[in-house]
Amino acid sequence: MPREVRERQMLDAAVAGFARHGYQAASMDDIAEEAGVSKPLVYLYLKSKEDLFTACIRRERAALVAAVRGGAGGGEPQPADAEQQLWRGLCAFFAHTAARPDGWSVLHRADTQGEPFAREIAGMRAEITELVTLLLGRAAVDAGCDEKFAEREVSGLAHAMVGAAESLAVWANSRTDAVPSPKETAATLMNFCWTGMGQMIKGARWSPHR
Amino acid sequence: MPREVRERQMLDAAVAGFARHGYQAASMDDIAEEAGVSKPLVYLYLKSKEDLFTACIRRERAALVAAVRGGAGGGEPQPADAEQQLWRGLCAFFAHTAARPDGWSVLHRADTQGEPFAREIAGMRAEITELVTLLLGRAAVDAGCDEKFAEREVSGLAHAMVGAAESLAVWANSRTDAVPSPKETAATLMNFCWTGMGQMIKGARWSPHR
Amino acid sequence: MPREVRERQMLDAAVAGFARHGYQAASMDDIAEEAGVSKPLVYLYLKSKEDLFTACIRRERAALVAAVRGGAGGGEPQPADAEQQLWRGLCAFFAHTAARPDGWSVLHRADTQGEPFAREIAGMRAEITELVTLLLGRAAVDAGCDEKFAEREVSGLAHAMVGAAESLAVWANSRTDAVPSPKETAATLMNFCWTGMGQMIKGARWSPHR
Amino acid sequence: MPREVRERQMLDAAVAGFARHGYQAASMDDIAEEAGVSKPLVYLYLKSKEDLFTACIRRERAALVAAVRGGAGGGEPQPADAEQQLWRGLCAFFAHTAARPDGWSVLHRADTQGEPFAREIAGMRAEITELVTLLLGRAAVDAGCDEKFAEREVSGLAHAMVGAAESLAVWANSRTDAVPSPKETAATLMNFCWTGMGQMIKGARWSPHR
DNA sequence: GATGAATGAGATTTCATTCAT
DNA sequence: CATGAATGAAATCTCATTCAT
Repeated sequence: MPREVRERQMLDAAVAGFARHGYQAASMDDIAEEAGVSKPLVYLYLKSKEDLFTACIRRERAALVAAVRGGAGGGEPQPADAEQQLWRGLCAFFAHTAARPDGWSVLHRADTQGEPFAREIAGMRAEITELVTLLLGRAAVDAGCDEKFAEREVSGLAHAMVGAAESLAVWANSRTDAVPSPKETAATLMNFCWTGMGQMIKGARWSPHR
Repeated sequence: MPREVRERQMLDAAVAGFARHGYQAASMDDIAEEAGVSKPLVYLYLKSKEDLFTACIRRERAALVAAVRGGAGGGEPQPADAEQQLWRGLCAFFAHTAARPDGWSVLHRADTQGEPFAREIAGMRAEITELVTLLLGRAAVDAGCDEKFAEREVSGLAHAMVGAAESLAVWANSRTDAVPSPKETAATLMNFCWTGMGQMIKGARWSPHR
Repeated sequence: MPREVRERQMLDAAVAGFARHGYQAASMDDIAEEAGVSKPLVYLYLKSKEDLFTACIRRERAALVAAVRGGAGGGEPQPADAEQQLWRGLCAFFAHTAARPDGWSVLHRADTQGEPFAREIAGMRAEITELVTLLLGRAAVDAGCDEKFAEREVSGLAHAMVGAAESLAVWANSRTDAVPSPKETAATLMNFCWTGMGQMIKGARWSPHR
Repeated sequence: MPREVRERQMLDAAVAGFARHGYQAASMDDIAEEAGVSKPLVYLYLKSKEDLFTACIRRERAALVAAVRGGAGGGEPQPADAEQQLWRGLCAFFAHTAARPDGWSVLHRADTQGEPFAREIAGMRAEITELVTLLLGRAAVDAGCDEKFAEREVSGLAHAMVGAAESLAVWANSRTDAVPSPKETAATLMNFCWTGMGQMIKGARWSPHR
């Protein structure tokens, strides 16, 4: 059996294990058994538990980012405006996290598992935030507004948006009854924030004093 | 030294340890040492690692919920409307999470540490969501709108809002440069979502087709 | 409260605890709690766990030996012959072990708990064996037989008898249905061995070759 | 080194350790060291201390029962009557307990080490008691006696006999001077009880009044 | 006389990791 | 290429025992 296939089997088993039990609680024994190979082989191919987890994160991160990028940038016909791109990106995000719950769980949990992994997740977030920032900029142009958001504001908004999306993904995945469709979830988020963003693009700011 | 004092010392040390390393990676040895006591005493007072972590969660949860409730409901003069209450609640939330970063980290991490702990966090989220839901309802009335949100929509919105707030709190805490003040962070979130909520209260809904 | 009373309470609690859980598994915490006193007091009065267990053994040993001696030697009218004495001694033995099951359990278990305790039990067995040997000697005389058992034979017989009695005591105590009365148990043992002894006194010996 | 060999080494070391110190006082560290392996290997093969002790009991129990059964049932020429079978069984019993003192010690001690183990010993005793009961029944027939013992009487007698044998085995093993041969010990027991049994088979019963 | 507070030492058990074949 | 066999290190937890008051 070629190495690539074996390696994918191991990663599949590892993703499943880490998703179910978390990084620390998942044992290399169980992962090797689930992959149908012996433990030394796992070590031969993937060096250590930390490297194995990192490989899982990288694979799932790449898959998720590709899905979101594909959703936002592709499609037929080519999306006309930034709003549509954001909408499609969100749909792709929720569709992907729903289709690969274990992968999403690994990414979600990796955030709280200490330094080497949190950095990887931070990188992923930066990728997505960059994409969102780009779209917001284009949306401002679309709205005939040449006044750009201050960097600082955009950063905060993007984090809020990504945070909200993450929360909704977990929440949607964990529902046992009436699981909402990815589009429904995406619409909830658009309802929640798009109008506010539109107002900000126009230069309006919320202020506590009235 | 009286029991209560010792117990607080232990909880302080445990919160610090769990915040830094997570539940599994934090060792009872280290916690005991940081608390300045011997391990058996920790076990005598707090029964087990699981119970110790639960005690940490409960204490920090209670403190956080009290802070938010106090922020939203109190103040002089009594806040006139729901918008102000939400604003003050958010300020209190970000102020608290900034003032007690370890406590917040424990709560944030507990969510991904398996069954007994996730339930506790779910309970906390439910408490806060309930409060937010109440405020949104009153905001709708304030806006002269007798049409209530559908239950399902509110649930999604509240989750998105809480998720966004959580993300922002982590993000604000993790910045090393130019840490935003709690009020700035709260303003970011209000900007992000309040206008959209206002539109929804008026019955408007975002839709992908234009 | 006078020291003697306190000390008896402790011994009572200890006997109960050791009987239920064995020497190692019984904890000083539990014993102190059951006795209704604090742990340091137990240590003040009884020095250590080993000493406490030894004290339990000594007390129960003394009570059991006194009961057997009293049964064999006393009564009204004074028993006429050794057979009657043996019979009464056995009755007293089984009555005592049935009346104080915890005490008997402590003695029975002490035999398998390592050096310092096994010696104490060996001492008790020696006391009882001596008594039995005496009675057998008198029985031989009663039977008009001046030929004495060889020392070696008596030692073996006495051990067999005591072993059989111990086994029967445990067995009788552990029955949940149809608990036999002490007299029934004693009669079983007399049936079992007295005739054989009688034959031996007369000089007969069993031999494998017919 | 193949698994089976290692496993036997471990059981040997465990039997020795448990025999010397008892179940609780024997430590897994010491057992592993005596077996010449590391602790994790012991756990890998034998799961837990409880399982290890149980495995020891089972092995020694099987060996002892096989020895007794073989002694009672085999031999050349085929033993003619029940008396000879009992005699040979006893010889085999005392020979086995003398040849494997540690194994016998483990079995003897297991009886007082709490529920899961006591049950195992009870099972062993039941096996042997059943065998003895069978032989007694056949002995009654051999003696031309069609009157059977009452169930209850037999049960008591068998317990007394097994108890006596156990005691004698311990006693014989613990002698430092003049260790009696298995046959001598067996003869002691036959002398002690066989005549009495013979009388009972004939219907005679001992009674306290005369 | 009596105890609340505290601990040193050691128990069982698990896990990531590596040879020898 | 692949694995059965093996372990160093460390985790959680318990217990007999002692001060300071």
